Amino acid sequence: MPELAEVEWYSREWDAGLGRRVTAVRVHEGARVFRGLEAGVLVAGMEGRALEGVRRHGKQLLFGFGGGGWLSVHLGMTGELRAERPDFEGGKHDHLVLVTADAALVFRDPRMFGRVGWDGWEALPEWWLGLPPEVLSRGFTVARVGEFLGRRRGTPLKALLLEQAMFPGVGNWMADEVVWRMRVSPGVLAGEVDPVAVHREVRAVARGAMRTIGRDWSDPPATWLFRHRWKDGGRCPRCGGELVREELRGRTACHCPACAGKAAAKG
DNA sequence: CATCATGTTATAAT
DNA sequence: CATTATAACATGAT
Repeated sequence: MPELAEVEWYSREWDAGLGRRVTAVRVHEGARVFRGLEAGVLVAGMEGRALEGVRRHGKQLLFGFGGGGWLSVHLGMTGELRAERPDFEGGKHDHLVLVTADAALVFRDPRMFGRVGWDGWEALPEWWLGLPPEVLSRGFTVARVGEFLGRRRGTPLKALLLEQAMFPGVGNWMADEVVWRMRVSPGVLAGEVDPVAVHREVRAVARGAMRTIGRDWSDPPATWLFRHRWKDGGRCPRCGGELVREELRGRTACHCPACAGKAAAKG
């Protein structure tokens, strides 16, 4: 599930442990999500230490611990963070559990496309500092978008929107939402679209998602494609036309051909 | 049983 | 070399 706002919402689950000392760390050692990272490193880094801070950047999460050290988490396709009771017995897919006095902080990921990492220094990890500007930050500019679209002018717009190096946090549903708001087809080439519109709609979708899903897991309004895109047979909330779901670059792309057809040829 | 899934990434192909 | 397409990853829901 998790895209920008879903990741934000999950990250808040672990707020239950903020300022609390981790009394025990339980790890499914060898699970794919750890990518070879040894359980001992995680235990040594977090046991007896306090969770001091929670940060999100795009779909990336970083948890800072007292004494220096950062737990990084990517939720992949099916990852979630939950807060359970302190006596919670981890289930089959609960690959990492941090126990505190008030809550057990759980990382769960059935499909295991997610990732857990550890950086054992006081300073923020280099890779974190090198992440591109968030789409809702001032550093995310029309100029950046325009340069990117120009360099990749022959690539379908939908595919570019999924690139985390330019649009951190955007995932499949958000990309469809942006394409739909622009009234174009997912396959339209990057060189054919207006960077101002891409910039504007990416930000609008991100902001709206953060205000609903990111805040309380509520759905965006029914006027959004979001509410209609998940199954065959959906109808466009703007024109009532039949939505089309088709595969593009290995992912499902849902769009409204009628709206795309009415779009201005290009600017 | 067959199909599909809100993400990344290694590898092959162009 | 740069870009793009494809397969793979592992499991659960429909």
